[in-house]
Amino acid sequence: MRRAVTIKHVAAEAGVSLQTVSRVINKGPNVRPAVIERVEAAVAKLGYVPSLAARRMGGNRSFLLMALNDRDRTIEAWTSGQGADWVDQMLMGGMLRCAESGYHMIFELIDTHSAHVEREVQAAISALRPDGLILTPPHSDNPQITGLLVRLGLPFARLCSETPGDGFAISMNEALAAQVAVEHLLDLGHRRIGFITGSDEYAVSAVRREGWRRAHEDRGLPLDPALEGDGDFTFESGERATATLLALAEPPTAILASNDQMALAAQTVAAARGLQVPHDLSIVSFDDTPVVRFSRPPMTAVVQPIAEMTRAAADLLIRATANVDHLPTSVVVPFGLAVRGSSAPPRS
Amino acid sequence: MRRAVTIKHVAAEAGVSLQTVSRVINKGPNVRPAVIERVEAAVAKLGYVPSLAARRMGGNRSFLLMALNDRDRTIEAWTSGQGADWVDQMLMGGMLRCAESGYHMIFELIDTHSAHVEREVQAAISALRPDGLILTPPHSDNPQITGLLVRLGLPFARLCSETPGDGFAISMNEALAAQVAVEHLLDLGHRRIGFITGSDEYAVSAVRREGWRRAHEDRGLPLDPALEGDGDFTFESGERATATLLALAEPPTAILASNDQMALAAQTVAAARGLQVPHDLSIVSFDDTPVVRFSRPPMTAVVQPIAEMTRAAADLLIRATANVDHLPTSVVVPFGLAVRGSSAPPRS
DNA sequence: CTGTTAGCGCCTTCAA
DNA sequence: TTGAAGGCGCTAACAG
Repeated sequence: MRRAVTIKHVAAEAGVSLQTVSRVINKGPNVRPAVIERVEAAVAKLGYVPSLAARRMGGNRSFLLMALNDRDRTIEAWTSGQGADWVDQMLMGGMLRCAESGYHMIFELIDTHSAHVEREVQAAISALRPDGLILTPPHSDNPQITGLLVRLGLPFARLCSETPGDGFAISMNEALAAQVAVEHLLDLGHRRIGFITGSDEYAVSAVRREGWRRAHEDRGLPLDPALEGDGDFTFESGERATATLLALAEPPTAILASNDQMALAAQTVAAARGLQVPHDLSIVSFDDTPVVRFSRPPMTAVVQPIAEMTRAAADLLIRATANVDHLPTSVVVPFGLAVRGSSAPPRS
Repeated sequence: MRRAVTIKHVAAEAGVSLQTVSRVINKGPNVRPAVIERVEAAVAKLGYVPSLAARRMGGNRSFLLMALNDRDRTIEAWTSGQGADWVDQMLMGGMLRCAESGYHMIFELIDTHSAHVEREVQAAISALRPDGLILTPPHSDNPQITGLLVRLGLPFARLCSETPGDGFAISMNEALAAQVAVEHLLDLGHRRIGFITGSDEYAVSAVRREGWRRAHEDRGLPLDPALEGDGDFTFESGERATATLLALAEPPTAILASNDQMALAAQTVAAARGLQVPHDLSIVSFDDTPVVRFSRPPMTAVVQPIAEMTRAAADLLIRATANVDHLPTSVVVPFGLAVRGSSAPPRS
């Protein structure tokens, strides 16, 4: 195997010292333009690329960002092949931003429920020494993890977390998104709008419900508590909640579900009862994973900007590592509402 | 930031030398069981995890496997949100296998068409110094890349490549898969089975067509060359090919498409012409990305075992790095045929 | 502005 | 069976 080209070769080629090359590579100050040019020419000629491993040894940066996902949920999503694309979207936002600054992103799966969360995270960090971490739900609000990172002094971003606290909180305005979704239905003429909640384990669940409530309040419309259905993000819970809602004496004419799977469940239950979507029952979902684009009819959905959030997270972490000051402690990324065929005015 | 625990701390804790700890970590020979035990206790107590960066500096292993994907195609898949899950499946197979041996997997996007492929790959390697590479199509058969890796002496695996050559070739039996898909249609009673090819840029395209041909040959059935439609893996090409096939004087009663997108296109075109799937036209697709499970009717599809292939690739690379001998130069992973609602006997 | 020195944490080689 | 010395490629701290 051909020996790799190192900073030494570049130094020799350019006729300068090791350190000068290092300065040029890291855009350090105090190098004459003429020397910079000579070094850069040598770098290009030799095709030199610094070794990340060595950089992390000498200095204190690894140029690595680590994303922590929930083990069970991620594997479940992969195995079931239900078309969720969280990881893809994260990679798209995060990897591309990392590449812009010579960083790399690496994924790790961590078991939230394990008694050893802390040890697991610590092990991953010890092995790779990332410059920053990106936490996804439910890790984002796990004090065991955030506490550890604070103790280690490692910068981190919490995706989809609106709670203030340590690290950067990156989120969309979940409450407003729910509100906008409900307003969309109200504008269509619906007055009884059911809501299927998410699992209590996730902070967003309560926030989304709050948006549903506020949409009614803002317009001075009454809200029947019976229209709140109990879900936990699974398809089955969506089926149960929908069945309960449709069994009401005065059933809803529209349902907002806290995620796509439960919205699909609502669609299935509606179909089973001979209800036509959207005319007998409008459905709006949350997240907009690819699968809802292929349902019949395609689903109106709140678009969760995962790629943008991850990009923002990577951006902040990279800048934090470069000691940029005055960074915001939280970022709110705009959400979208994709209006498709599952929402329409109610039958009059 | 609390200083990280290093091999030195462990050595001190266990009352042995640095080197002995290193031997225990790496399961080296010549250490007394009693000492091993003492060291292991110290490791556990201190929560020591070796730094990958340091390991790669001193020794020669980085415990990193690098997967190279085509930049444009991957970003296109992520952006379009069409529900393909190549990357997820690769991560599932690769990451989990890596984790079993303390390895990590990292993704890189490489532009195949760029004049600088070689430089791009070389840069990624120089930065991360992976112990092995996993190439995905179309990189798998790119001599610029494989040639470079051979020169560098880096082990690599070529996913979905059946061509013998350098590196490990990991594939499913593409020809047999196509043949089995066609036989499924023949068994249903179809006699005019159209085929939509993939892009010539991918070696599998020709191989899949060969399976279609062989299925007929094996049963002594004639094959009308007009039944071969020209595709390039895009939805649009699938539409064109289907339109051409259906315009034949004697149109096919079934179509096998070389990937899911083209199969969906066939379904769309059929619907637009008032043809009912599967009764007027049966459709079978290749790959089985999640989206085809949600089409109406759900698509019968050849299941491409991406996770298994990536797992096999990671497994071979890890073993190769550990100098295990007698490794196979190629691995054929079993494929599947998911029979769903898009295939049925033709109208008699 | 530029060069020199001293590690970073680990593994390889050699000596005990 | 164990330990000590040297170096991997780079950067921080200090000299010049």
